Amino acid sequence: MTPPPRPADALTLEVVDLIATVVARYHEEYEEAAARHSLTGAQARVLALLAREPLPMRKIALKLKCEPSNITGIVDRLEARDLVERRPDPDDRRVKLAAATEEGRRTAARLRESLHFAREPLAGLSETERATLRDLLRRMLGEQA
Amino acid sequence: MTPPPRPADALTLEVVDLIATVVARYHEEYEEAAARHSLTGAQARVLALLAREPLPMRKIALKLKCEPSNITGIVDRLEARDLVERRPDPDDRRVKLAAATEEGRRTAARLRESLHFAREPLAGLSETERATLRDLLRRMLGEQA
DNA sequence: TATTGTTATACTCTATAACTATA
DNA sequence: TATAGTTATAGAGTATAACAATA
Repeated sequence: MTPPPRPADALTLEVVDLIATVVARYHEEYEEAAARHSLTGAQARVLALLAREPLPMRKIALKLKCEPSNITGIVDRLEARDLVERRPDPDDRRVKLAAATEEGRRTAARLRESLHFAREPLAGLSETERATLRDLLRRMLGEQA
Repeated sequence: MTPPPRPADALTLEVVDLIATVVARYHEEYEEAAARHSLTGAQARVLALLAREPLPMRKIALKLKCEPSNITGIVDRLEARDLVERRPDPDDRRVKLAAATEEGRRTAARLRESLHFAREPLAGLSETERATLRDLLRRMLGEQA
């Protein structure tokens, strides 16, 4: 199950460290952006998801990798602010589809636009460099899929 | 304060998306690794910090970017498991230095080793490619510092 | 007076288990 | 009987405000 430990060279460790920094910065900015809209990180993630398409409660839990029971409360709070609504699923009466309201979609859009991280610093790289970065990240991620 | 919105090209958005994926994967794995040692993410981060050097409670809060009052509970729980201890600061009797115990340092080391993310997938890149990735990430991060 | 750590409080997120209404 | 969503519960993280000890 666990891959065998492998001695990492200095270069690899440096890249791992840089990635850890990117992760920390990204998270900070995401939480701050959510807070500017009086949303928690979890609420912002659910809203961003529902702004794309309505989803059954259970699927939201799968995407967020948490227990379905947690989604109830998060959607409750978004619904109380009219950012999200629950609809019946015509095909299965057990299912409730959570969907972003018009206002919810507007909030999600503003939130997305306020996420400058990675976009601003990326502007300092040339197009060729951005393409190189894209290819390297793709290969990094692709091998795990 | 807020930088002016800038229309992002498709390439930039793709890179931003890849970075978001990296962030999600990294976080997942970090939480899982912490859970394998019966630690929460926050506890693991504090322990990793203290495994390097003892720190005043207040400095831990600064590094984690949270309120100092929260650190009390996190260190309490680490201390209850003998992974961390509180020591007086000889120079300022108001200050308490939190320090990892021998067992705490061992746990932190095992935790660090179990973080395969970014290390394993990086193995698929050549040394030249890893160096290129390092330089691009450095430039991305450096411009914000 | 200001600072350090703590306590008290309230809210949110999280997992677990039990419940309901459907299928 | 299995599944979707919910409720109840308990533990943990978080911010805010107020406090004691020390500077």
